[in-house]
Amino acid sequence: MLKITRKVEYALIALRHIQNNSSGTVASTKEIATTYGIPHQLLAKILQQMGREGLISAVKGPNGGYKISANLNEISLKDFFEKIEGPLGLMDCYFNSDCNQLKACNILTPIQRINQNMRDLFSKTSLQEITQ
Amino acid sequence: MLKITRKVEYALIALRHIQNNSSGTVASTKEIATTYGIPHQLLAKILQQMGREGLISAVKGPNGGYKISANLNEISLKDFFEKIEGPLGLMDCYFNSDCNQLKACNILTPIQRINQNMRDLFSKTSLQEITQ
DNA sequence: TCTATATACGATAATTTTAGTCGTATATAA
DNA sequence: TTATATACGACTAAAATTATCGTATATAGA
Repeated sequence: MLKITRKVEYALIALRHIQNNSSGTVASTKEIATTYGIPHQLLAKILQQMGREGLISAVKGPNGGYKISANLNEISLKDFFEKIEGPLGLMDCYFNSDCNQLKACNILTPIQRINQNMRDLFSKTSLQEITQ
Repeated sequence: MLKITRKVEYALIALRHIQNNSSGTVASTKEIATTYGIPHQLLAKILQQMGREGLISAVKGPNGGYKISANLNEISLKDFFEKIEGPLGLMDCYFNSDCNQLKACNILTPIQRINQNMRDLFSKTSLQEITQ
């Protein structure tokens, strides 16, 4: 409960690795996968997604790989989580209101408050604070 | 990702219902289950667990049910979550260090910091703030 | 004392989510 | 032309969550 997924974990590890790479060169999927023991194909898909989200950009072909293409200081952890995993909330009812199972939920209001606190926490933390 | 489980959700709903019950009487599993559309047997197990944890106490037999037996003001949401779902952390490596898959995790330190922030958030919120 | 109703609880099944793999296409440096 | 790298949809496997089953025990009330 209240865990980040491996997908996000791998994404963060990769971002940090790419950022710390010696300047001028790019970091390949293979290099990152073998360094941290991450399944290659899985990491590839995650890097591709981060590419589509504008966080990194790819160089194709031999000696190819990825480099950072966004200012990680301007992106909050909340935005990053939502780019990678979609809407962020303690309960689905935060963004999906078709909760007919619980006819008369008696904890909606207080949960929304806690939820907002959690979103605020991740909003005030930048990606850079993890990758620097 | 970063969701609470239904188990915790049901537990909170039940706690609030029991607390708001007219004084002198107890609230039964059946009453709570039908009110909120929660599977009866599942709720029963959750209430039993909360009983074992000392949060509520049971009255057996016809007209039986549960009443609050702890001071919910003195119990943090973090402690409650851990009573119901076990150790609370963004990643397993927070409390389980046999992470040999990621040989050289490069985000451990920053993740631990974020993790502590999240634990602090739930530590400074009391159960009473949700059930009152 | 008998019966209906309620909690107690381990075992198991179903479902959903997460994690990982496969196959194929495209780009490019050497 | 070949080896190596990204791109990506479809699929499979594994793990976690959610729910059910069966049986035992307690007790209020007829």
